[in-house]
Amino acid sequence: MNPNTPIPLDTDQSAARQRVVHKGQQTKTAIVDAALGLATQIGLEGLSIGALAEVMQMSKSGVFAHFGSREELQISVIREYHQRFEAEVFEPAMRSPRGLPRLKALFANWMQRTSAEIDSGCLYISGAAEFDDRPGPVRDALASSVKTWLSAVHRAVLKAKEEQHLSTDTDASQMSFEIHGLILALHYEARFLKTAKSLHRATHGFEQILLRYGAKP
Amino acid sequence: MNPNTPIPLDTDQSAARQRVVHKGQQTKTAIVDAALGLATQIGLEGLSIGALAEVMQMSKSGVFAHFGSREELQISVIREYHQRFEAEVFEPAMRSPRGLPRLKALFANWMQRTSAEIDSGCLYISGAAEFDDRPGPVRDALASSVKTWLSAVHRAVLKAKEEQHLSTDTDASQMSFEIHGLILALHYEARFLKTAKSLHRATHGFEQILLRYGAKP
DNA sequence: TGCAAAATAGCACGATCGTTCTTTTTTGAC
DNA sequence: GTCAAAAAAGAACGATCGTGCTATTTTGCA
Repeated sequence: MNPNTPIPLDTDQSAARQRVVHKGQQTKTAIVDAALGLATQIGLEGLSIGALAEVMQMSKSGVFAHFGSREELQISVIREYHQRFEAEVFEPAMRSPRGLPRLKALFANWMQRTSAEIDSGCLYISGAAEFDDRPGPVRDALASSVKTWLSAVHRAVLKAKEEQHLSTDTDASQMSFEIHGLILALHYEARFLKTAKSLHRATHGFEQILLRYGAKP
Repeated sequence: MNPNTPIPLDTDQSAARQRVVHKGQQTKTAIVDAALGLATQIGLEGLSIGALAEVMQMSKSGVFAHFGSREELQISVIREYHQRFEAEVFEPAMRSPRGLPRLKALFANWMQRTSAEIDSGCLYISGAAEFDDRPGPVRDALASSVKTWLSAVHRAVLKAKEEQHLSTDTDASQMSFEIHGLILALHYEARFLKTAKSLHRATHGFEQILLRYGAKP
């Protein structure tokens, strides 16, 4: 299934069987890295093996061999994006105390990343537009990643409510929806329309949402 | 420049010079219609002349001749979308009394269209994702259309404020931004993630925004 | 240092792309 | 009905696409 995490079939206990990083592995890592850079700019659909090979200064077939198909390449890119998103947005926020502080940290990190992506592009947003009508494993991988993240936000809202940091009649799904809207509007208006002050709009919108759901300032 | 609106070089005043609908014009209209259908599903970038010709049961060159370039075809599609959007969302709302009723009508029509586009796709959203990093006339046409619409929303908010239907310290740009976010979240979650109740989420979100900006229920 | 295995390159394939040319068909005013 | 103009078709172009197959090079353990 996943060539990145091979299941060790043998139970060889010899110490000689150390986890060797083969050349192929690090090449593949470098390729996925470059592919992610291309995909965030021109989209997952625009990502071509030829262009990727040129960036990598490799032959097309050399690149191709690492994935076996274009779809697998796209999925690898999505997995890599997911990992970075988690490391950059989710994990740091988990170090904030649960409840409102953690929710605020989640949004702050999310927005900070989205701001950075005003230049580079967000795979979760561009990918959604590209694959909303294209069933298949790529769409599935994308939707799965996004849902994982959105449900983390939803959980954070629930926790904040449990901790009495938000009013007890808070509709967590509704609140998550509205927060998501702010991020999407930020990305749309800042990246595509180049509207000024979008960052401030999103920040201020979030503060208003917190107030409306009973957070103390 | 624009083959659709040729500048009449002669000042022929004869009544015989009636506006004749040539065959070519109606064919072109039919092509743009079909192209719009394709573009909303697979995107403006995915729109190919070959696929379009097949749908139209025409030859590639027959289709191509009407536009002269793929870019011109894409721009024609954007113009057509813009026209329909105006006719379906903007114009009917203009028949509501200015102020809050008109703003409500704008949002209601906008949301209704977005709901319909959960199946067909929204060119303003998918197009933004495709062309946010691709300068050129297509991006320009797209951004121009979107800005026209968003500024109409902004104007409606201003009017509602002037009419005292909203609190006098309403930040119109902020409110427009938040409304835009609701529409984007609706499209994203309903179309891509297929999340239930998204329509209700957007509707409820709008009502909350109205309340927060001082509209009387 | 040898040698199997892994990694990469090279080449070719069928398909599709946008576009250009030339030829044929269709249209519509006289 | 004639005939020039408009519309559509046909064929070919160079490019690029993903992918398969076969060499060649590189790697890393013995």
